[in-house]
Amino acid sequence: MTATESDAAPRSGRRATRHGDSRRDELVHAASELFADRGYRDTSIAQVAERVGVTQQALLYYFGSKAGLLDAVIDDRDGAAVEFAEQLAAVGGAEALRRLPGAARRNVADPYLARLFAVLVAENLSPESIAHEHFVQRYRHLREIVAGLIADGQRDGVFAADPEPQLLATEILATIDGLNTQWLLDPEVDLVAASEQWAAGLAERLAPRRPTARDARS
Amino acid sequence: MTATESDAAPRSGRRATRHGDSRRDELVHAASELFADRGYRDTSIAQVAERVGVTQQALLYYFGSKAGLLDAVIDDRDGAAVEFAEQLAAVGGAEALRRLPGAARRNVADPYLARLFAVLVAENLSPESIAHEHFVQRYRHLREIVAGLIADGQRDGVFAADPEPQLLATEILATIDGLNTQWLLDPEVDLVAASEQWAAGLAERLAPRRPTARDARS
DNA sequence: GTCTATAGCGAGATAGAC
DNA sequence: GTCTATCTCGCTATAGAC
Repeated sequence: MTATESDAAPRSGRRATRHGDSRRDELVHAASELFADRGYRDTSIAQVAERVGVTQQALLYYFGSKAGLLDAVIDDRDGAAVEFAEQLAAVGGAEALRRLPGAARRNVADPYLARLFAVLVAENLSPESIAHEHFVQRYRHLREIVAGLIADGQRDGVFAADPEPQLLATEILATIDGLNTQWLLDPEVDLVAASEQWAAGLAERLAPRRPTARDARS
Repeated sequence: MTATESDAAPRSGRRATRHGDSRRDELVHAASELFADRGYRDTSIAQVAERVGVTQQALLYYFGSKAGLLDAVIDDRDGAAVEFAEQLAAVGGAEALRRLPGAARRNVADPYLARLFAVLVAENLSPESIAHEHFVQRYRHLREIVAGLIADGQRDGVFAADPEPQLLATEILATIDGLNTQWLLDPEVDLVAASEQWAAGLAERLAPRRPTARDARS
């Protein structure tokens, strides 16, 4: 039993940190909050460690490097958006559109996740940046899900046929992100009201031009 | 002639730097490019100075501090968006909507300004950040201009009456910003096509419901 | 106006004790 | 696992010569 690869040290961000480790989780959580507030680059690992009540070196024991900490934060906190998009896609049709402002309402109730990803995306626009590839893939994935939702609706005749799904998916994600950004910058912006009006307009735009496949109601 | 306030030193970012000073302009320009690429916080004033071929201390002679340099960059480079919005407002009506994708085409031709402000806005979301107030005011101003354009069109009967102008203005700026962000992150995103489809949908949404004020054509 | 020199700080990371 | 100590580096800013 040489100490070359002790079983105690979780070297990288591999293991999913879903609450249980205590210390490591506390550090990921503290880092998420500080990154959301001041960005990755402007946060020191010492500040993160201090918030949990340990030293910087203890933090490095868990994550190896500052970049490792970022990986762990992204692993742990990202995915909410993808899950939400997948939920909508599962529901489908006009009901999915009706649920869009729900994301806004959740953001207002808990702004920190929205802030975290707004900040991290901007910090990783450049291809050399540390998490660039992650966010590129994340958006491609989200666009695929939303485009699929639209294409399905068009195939079923519950959505108008003319908008190109990929472009509309890009536009939908853009509007959500852009509204969040303005509201994060300036709390005077009424995120929920803007989201609701937007979603209503989108529903109108996607309404089939002629009664192609009306439900039993009318 | 004591040297207490020599006439040579432009202390702060007061004077509009519209090309003429040479050195100072070169520094502002170099800083803009580096800030766009890596953000304000990740750029050192030494890197900016090096690009122009002077030392960091020469740069500080002009701007006093790194924050002073940021002020100068914002003074010099911001305003393009406001000018564009004012142009659209001056044109008004459906023609203004038709010109919206022009911004996208200009961004694709010269991505650096879009990148600069995407990065700077994200770095200044937090109220404590150095240029936070500037960007809050900038967006409020832009929203006012766009909301005015919409309200004018509604008053004249060339736009549908139901969208609330302030909320729609927020949504329009959000979509523009969000599309830019996705495209900056991933060049595979077709910014121009997405903008054109979006603008077409917006025009449809704003078309008056009944032929209130049709032109002589039809 | 631009330089050299340097102060002074805070960062990330490593070594090794306990 | 967490600590103390320390290395090394890069940063902003100041002082003062030319």
